[in-house]
Amino acid sequence: MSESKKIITSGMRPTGSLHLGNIFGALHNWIKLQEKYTCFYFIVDWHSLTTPGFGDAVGYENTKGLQNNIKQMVIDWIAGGLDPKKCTIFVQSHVPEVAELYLLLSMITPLGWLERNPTYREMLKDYKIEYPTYGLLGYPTLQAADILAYKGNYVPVGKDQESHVNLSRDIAGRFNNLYQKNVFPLPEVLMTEVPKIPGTDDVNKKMSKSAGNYIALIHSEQETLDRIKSMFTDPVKIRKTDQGHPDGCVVFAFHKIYNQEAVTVVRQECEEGSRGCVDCKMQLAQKMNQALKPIRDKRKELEQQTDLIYDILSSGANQAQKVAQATLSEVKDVMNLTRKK
RNA sequence: AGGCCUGUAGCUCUAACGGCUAGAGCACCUGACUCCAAAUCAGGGGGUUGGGGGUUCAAAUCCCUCCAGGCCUGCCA
Repeated sequence: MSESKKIITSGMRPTGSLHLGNIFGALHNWIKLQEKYTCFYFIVDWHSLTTPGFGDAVGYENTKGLQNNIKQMVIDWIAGGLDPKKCTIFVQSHVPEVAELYLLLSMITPLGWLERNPTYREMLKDYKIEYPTYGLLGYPTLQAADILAYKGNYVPVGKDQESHVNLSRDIAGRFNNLYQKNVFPLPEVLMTEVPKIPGTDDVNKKMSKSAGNYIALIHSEQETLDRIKSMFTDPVKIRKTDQGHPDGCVVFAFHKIYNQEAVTVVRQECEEGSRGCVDCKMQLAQKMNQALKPIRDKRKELEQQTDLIYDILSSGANQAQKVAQATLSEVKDVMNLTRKK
């Protein structure tokens, strides 16, 4: 591990097989970053317990699908191009030092910071959480522990997570200040341009597992086709020959991603009424399935190699744990918590 | 630990005094219409009314008990 390399930390909630939103929103970025940085990528299983599960999703009251979700997600990370030789891949809870760091950080995290946290408030509103738990309020502190345990410099996250990283920086700064030691680097958001991936039902909505408007790597080509067929299109284009408005059309949004070379033609044909939505969808399905095929083939292969997957997670956890242990002992040192014997 | 409140379809709720096969909206699925999707129309699935016991000819409704959750008070830290 070279000293000069900056450290990246980032996590994903264990929601199972990746969908296109995850892939373009995060994974592609992660893959690029693993080349230049020391990267810690982990599955945040603890974070998935901060809320109740919605429907059959994982939450604190329903952890049934947790292990399978973790497995499917790691398979997709690797099938998609994360290389365990280039980055450290593991499960958050496999490094218990993070929990201890979380505890210590919680002692110095002002309650007001957490209560004021806009993401927390949105969470309560958007997910209609009537009875928030202690764990949910403390989410940013846990995230801070995730970053700081590995002394992360940069955190590649979306705009919605920006305030959390800012909180992590505040907590790190407060710790350094209180104990007059520069234990933690101050983590920064690494903003990157990511294409917005709409849901299959609405260009203005995000693709998400809970909304059910997604296409995942685990889906078959047929399933993908079915989901493309059900995509929302221009409501004023009733007949095949009507002039369409591609900018409000989900199918077109995906042509921009999977059919880049033909996108101007697609737009023109749609606008002038020489292209029907059915043809347009069929073409998209063909392009998308073609693009996803190598990853899907790889994921099928990996699914047969459970040992390999668990070995990757296990050696990832070992590597991460070493780093976290070193950080923690430093932390305990400055807080005078180190055992004499 | 005590007091009070809540529990009915995936979600929000209705079902007077105990009384017909526990209903509706949204969501979901199917069909019709559409190049498709959406919208619209038609149809459909879905419930041991939180569990158990009791009273009664008859319980979602009344009683007991347990479970889960919430609010308040107390106690401890």
